[in-house]
Amino acid sequence: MKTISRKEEIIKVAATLFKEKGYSAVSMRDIAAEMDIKAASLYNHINGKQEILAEIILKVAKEFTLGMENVFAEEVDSIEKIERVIELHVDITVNYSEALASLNNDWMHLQKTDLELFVKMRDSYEENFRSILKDGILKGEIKPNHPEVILFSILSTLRTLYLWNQKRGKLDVNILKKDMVEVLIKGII
Amino acid sequence: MKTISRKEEIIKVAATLFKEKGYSAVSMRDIAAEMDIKAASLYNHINGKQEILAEIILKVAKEFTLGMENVFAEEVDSIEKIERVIELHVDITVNYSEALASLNNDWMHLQKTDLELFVKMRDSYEENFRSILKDGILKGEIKPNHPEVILFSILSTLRTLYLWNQKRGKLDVNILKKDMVEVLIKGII
DNA sequence: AATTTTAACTAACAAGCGTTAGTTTTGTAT
DNA sequence: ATACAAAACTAACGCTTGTTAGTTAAAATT
Repeated sequence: MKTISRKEEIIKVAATLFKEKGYSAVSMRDIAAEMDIKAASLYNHINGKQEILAEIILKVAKEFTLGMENVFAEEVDSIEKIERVIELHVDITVNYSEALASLNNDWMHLQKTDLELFVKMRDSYEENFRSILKDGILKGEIKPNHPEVILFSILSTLRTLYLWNQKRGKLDVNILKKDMVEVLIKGII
Repeated sequence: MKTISRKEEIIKVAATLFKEKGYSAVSMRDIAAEMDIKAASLYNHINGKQEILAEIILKVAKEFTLGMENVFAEEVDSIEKIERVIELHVDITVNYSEALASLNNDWMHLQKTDLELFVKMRDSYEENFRSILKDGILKGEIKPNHPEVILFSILSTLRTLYLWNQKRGKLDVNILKKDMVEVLIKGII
């Protein structure tokens, strides 16, 4: 039975507010009000607003980076790897749906050190993905379009999944994975 | 020979800053500094910060909504309509690349009246797109996946195009259109 | 040359910001 | 009951925010 600490509670509330209005438009007083306490009381649990943002973003960023490294190392063909990446995104989206808004839209407000770490992880993630695609094209498993166009197309869809998953009533995860694989890989024709 | 008014200049500078840091993180003093004037001087040309945001977003939103209505009315099959939609997005992205960041990320900071107008236009746009897809499935031109999944997948990619178009050195517009059509409609296999 | 318009300026406002210091309440363990 | 720690509180700080008022310099029009 995992009890959620006060700090984790603050981060969760903050993530929800950040998702609605963005990091810069949410004040410490907003977060406190949502928890029915005063802004100053937040500082018993966290060191500042920046720390909240960093915790939200870096936790999920690490999941993506590590998950991609695992997929990359698997000994399956490129199409199957792409399927695993899609599944990775669906899983993370379901489990951290609030955090993904900050990761997508507010990463540039991280302070220097955290920002550098984030960019490094993001680049590593994209480079692994690019590698999978290039390899697939080389082996004839993927049609020889510009890998950059394919990368961008798939990644855009996966990154925006969090926006869409709330709109549709909780669709079954496995069906969602299957549909995404179908549409992204085989096209719509 | 179209000369750009001072007001248009402010809006253009603001759009660039909004793209980098988001509406809420950009101050009137930031915008003024970028133009080498004082913040108070901005008010000789515009009524306030909100007005700048509304001008940036609504102008592009209207282009999308009208463009989609035109495509919808064309007498071609569904696949060709989707191709036209993709071309519409590429064209608007090339012409208004700064504004698209605000449209995607800061629309919720519009004031009530403008917000309602925006949401109405966005809903109309999506409903037309959905119609095209459902019609295509009905006529057997599109594989019978959930139309909502297809809609979301294509739209995510098109909406994020502005982020990617700057990263890649100015790729030829027609090649970009062709690649997008290929990948989004026919898939990668 | 005189007048009007445009667009900049300085100075200031009230409100809100993140954060700190010091204090009081609350709950737990002795 | 007493002592201690956790977590709330009030009050305030220096700074930034969007915006207004009043003024001045330059440019355009008469």
